[in-house]
Amino acid sequence: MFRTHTCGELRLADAGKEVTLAGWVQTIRKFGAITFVDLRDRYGITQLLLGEELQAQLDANPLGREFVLQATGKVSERSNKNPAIPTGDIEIVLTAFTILNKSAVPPFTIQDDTDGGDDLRMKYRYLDLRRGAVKRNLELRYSVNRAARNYLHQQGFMDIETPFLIKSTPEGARDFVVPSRMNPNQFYALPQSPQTFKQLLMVSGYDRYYQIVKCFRDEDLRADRQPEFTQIDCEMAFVEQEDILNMFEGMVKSIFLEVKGIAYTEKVERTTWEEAMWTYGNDKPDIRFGMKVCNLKFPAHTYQTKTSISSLIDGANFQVFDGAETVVAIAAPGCSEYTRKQTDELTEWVKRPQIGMKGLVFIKCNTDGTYKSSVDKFYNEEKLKAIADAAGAKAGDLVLILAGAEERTRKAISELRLEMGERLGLRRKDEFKLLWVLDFPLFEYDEEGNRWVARHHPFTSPKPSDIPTMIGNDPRIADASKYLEHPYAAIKANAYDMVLNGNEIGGGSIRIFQRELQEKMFAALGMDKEEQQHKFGFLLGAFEYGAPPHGGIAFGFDRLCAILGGSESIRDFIAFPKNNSGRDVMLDAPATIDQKQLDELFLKLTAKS
RNA sequence: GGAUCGGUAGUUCAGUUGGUUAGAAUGCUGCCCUGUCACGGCAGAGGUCGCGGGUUCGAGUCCCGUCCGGUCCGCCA
Repeated sequence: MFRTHTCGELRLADAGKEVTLAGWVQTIRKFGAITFVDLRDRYGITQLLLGEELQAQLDANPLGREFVLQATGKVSERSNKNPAIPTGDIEIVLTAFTILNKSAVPPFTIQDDTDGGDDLRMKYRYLDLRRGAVKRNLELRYSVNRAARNYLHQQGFMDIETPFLIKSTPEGARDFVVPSRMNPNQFYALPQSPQTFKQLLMVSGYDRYYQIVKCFRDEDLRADRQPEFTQIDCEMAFVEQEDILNMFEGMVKSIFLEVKGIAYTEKVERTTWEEAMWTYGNDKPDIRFGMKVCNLKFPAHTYQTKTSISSLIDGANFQVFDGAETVVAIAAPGCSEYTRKQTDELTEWVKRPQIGMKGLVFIKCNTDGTYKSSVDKFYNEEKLKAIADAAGAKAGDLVLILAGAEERTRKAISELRLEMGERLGLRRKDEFKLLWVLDFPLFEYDEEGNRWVARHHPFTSPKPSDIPTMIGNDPRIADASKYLEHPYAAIKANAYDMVLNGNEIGGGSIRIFQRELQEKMFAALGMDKEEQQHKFGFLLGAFEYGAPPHGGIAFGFDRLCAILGGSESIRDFIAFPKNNSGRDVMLDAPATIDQKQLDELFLKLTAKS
């Protein structure tokens, strides 16, 4: 037997027991005739005491960091206890040890706060995974996985695997493709999601399906985006939107309870896409804090239900506001005392290329009731007060105003709001706030192709009230500059996103389940009958054989884990992640393949231009 | 596809307007140490300053190119 116990389980109550442990040497501390060794395994660290009688063996077989050790001895109470670790009351007074394997000196320290940089850690990921910090992330991932499975199982969902080698249907993201040896010059694609399969399963009657499944997208990466990632993929038949929202906010609450011990009892807040854009400039707002956007000026056709308050800023002959499509403001609480240096720094911040604004207007709402702004030339104190009041500013607040083109300015005010929230400590890592965003537009206009693209995906159903608009209108856009006036621009989808602390963690929709509407959808996206048949004939065919009403949702599993773990990056929650360029630096993949392999696949390489 | 920051000891980093022999911490090696747990003390080894070219009397430092990595924009149905 290699070991009787793990390195994490022995306590004072075990004192006197003869035990054998096995693990890795974390540290060695030598004091003349006695030597302390911290032995580490997955479960913890236990201190070993090697006395004088083992000195000769130790001299003959010196230990080093990360050596694999088997150690036998007696559990003893320590004279100096270490309250920092669970096994800190005891140590093992060794009678024998065996070096099971030596180790080279690791290139970085195997500690929670390692000295290794990201690149090095990825290259030696098998060493990085020994660190407690990464191990706890993978443990959290596993507990999220279990919590989701437990909940879905209890709710009668069935885990059904779907194929990884499928057909390329480049509708949204680029597909990863796999050449077929047995079918020369033909390619499989790896799934971007099991979307069509889960819909077919609904047609087949498996009315509650789920899968925690790898998906693949050949797009550029970010800190929170990997080319292969995991989704909690779910689908239900005989449901409407309300059923799905309830079912899956239940799942997320269940995960909170099991993984974080948080009882999220209140109803998850809901907002529409339009309201989110209006109030936060963002379709995945962080609602842990307020600082809501004040829309001083906006394009009427975009927010037809809203009333203009541009009279507050109009007529002052201030070109920046007068010439702007959109003028938006937020009130940063308690920032009226910002110095010139601080406001200049904020201005530089919004002028960075990622934000791309030309400048930033301030109104300081002083605690003595006076108002001071960077636009005093154009607005008197009374007008400044009116603007500040509209922005919800109180005495002591700083109003920040951006002006420019609608899309860019709205995005910028959203970024600025998040940045100010961050700086003011309003985005607490231990606070979790969920939000459903509903009623997304069904279509988005693609300027390059001058055509409609599906905002979610082409299987998303329109709101029932919008179906006549969709059926009754020609999707073609006569004048590209006036695409917003096309009836399709106003069609809302039966789609929903779940947002957690400003991150989209899940999204789904009620699907189209009638062939006729699905064909109309494909046609709206510019697919003729032939192309529809070629790409999605199987689905259209299935819809002819009694497809039930259905809908579903998919959660970004890696991202959910990262947020629950309080991290921005999903890489530390994936055992073997890829780097920014999609490379596995440990394997050094992707890599070239032999000519023989190429020949078998009938592939011929050309030089990169 | 684009922007931007970085690449100096095993590792994490510093390195002044371009100027003598490129430093610190940590790790590593050796010696000392019987109660440490970030042990301590003493000594030591360790560098093609990513790579190529240029400017200069002289380049880690300036310029051009290139490779690698981080972040972001585009992209991500």
